[in-house]
Amino acid sequence: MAMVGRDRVAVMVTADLVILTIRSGTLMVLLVKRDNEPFKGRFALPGGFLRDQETIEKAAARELSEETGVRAESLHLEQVRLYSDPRRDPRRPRVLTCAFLAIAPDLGDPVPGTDAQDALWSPVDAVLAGTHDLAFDHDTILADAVEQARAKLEYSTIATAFCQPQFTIGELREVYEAVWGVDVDRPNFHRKVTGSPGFVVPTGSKRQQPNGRPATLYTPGAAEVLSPPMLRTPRTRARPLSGADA
Amino acid sequence: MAMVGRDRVAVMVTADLVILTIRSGTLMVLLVKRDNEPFKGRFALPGGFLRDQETIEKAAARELSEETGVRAESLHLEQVRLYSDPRRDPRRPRVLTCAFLAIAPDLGDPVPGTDAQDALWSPVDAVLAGTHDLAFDHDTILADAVEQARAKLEYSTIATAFCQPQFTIGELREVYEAVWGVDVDRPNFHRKVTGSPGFVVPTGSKRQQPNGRPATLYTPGAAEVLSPPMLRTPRTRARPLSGADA
DNA sequence: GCAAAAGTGTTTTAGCTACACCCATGT
DNA sequence: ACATGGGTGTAGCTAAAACACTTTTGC
Repeated sequence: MAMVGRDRVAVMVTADLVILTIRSGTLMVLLVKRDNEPFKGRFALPGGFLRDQETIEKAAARELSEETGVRAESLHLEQVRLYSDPRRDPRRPRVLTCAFLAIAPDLGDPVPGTDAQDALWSPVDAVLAGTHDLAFDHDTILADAVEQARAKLEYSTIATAFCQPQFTIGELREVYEAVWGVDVDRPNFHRKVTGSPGFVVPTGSKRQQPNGRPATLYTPGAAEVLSPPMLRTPRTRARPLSGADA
Repeated sequence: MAMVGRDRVAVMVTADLVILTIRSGTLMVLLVKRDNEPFKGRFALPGGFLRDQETIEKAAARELSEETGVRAESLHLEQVRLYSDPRRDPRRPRVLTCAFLAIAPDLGDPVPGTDAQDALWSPVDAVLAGTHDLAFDHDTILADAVEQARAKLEYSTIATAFCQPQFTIGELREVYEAVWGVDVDRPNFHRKVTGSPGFVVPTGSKRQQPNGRPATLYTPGAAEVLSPPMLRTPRTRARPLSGADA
């Protein structure tokens, strides 16, 4: 069945999703508890099989809206890479997976899909530390996707994808702090963001926080690249590992 | 045959290679003339099918050494992304392809592989302008891979992968000029490269050019990231489209 | 008034641009 | 001598880092 002839092998392909969000200042990833073999009962990234007449992006978008209940068009979705180790999945024919990075604002508690016993947001730091021992090669995929997200904050404007439709500069700064795990200088960040054309556009209205001066509200701008980039290298003192205790 | 059951489809997977090099100051890509259907007689990127018990990286490395005659370990090879449009290949079962970017020093004239009528280095600018109308979605793949290479020169040290084992700073500068298609200020480039720890390491010997003072020879350094990055944005006057006349 | 978060001003420094200049070699 | 490419010096600018300071709200 798996051999089609000559030196070619027929395979199945899945799209697996690393859906990141920020809840109470901590970078979180959506995990599901598997309800089927293999790895039944273990935590894994949400995902599903490629269907006939469908691109892998379409498959990823379908899974994303199933898992989050939100139209995928409104969320940021991009490929990470293809994972093809023959030992990554015991099933035959072989199953390759194309990993996707999805970035979402806080969506509230998830509802388990059809092929999952459970679905929950977990702190990325804790999962990367190995607390769950994810199914398949999903620990590797998660690490790669998180690194891709961290890198993209530097030279792109996707940080706004973690925010609600309207957000304050302070909330955007908390995105960088949660994803990078560092403190960012508040005054310099404010100038950098408001001074980068097309990063954010003010709505004109303000929002009152529990404390302090009301903050100007912004929406995402048209620019996708951030040049010059936001630097994560400088002497920003690292913060304690967040989320392991949340 | 293509349907395995439920909502899953069995597919074939290929690895297609964008092998870039620089010959006489021009960025070139390796193309093969197809000897089989579909697209028989049309130019395409070299590639081949994924085999049993093999990762897609292994398949790409195998094709790369077949096409270039060089051990793939010595060349830079990285994924671009998975291409999965159901119309990209007329064959059934569906054929998805994982594109790879390979960067090589000037290797001389290629020898056609088993499933190609011909193999040749073509100027990237000319191919991107549509002179060949490549098979499948290979025009898109080429454009994506070239953009990935251009971006990587900014924040990584892979430019050395275009050079011979020993090279001069002038040769490395010609890499940037050929890939980006811009003039780079010679004195500033020299300082930037030699002042970036781990980018290049001097061998101690020098090489005499046809003209001028002998140049110090360097080998690639251990660093892979270049921080701060090399900027391609500044007021570098664009050079005329190269290669269309080569 | 005080706490807290938003937002502005200012000094210093890193790193890049632009371009003048010197060096070492072949013809 | 002079052409050619390698390599250094330097003035000026941009933008970031660091941190002091002012503004606007709730209590």
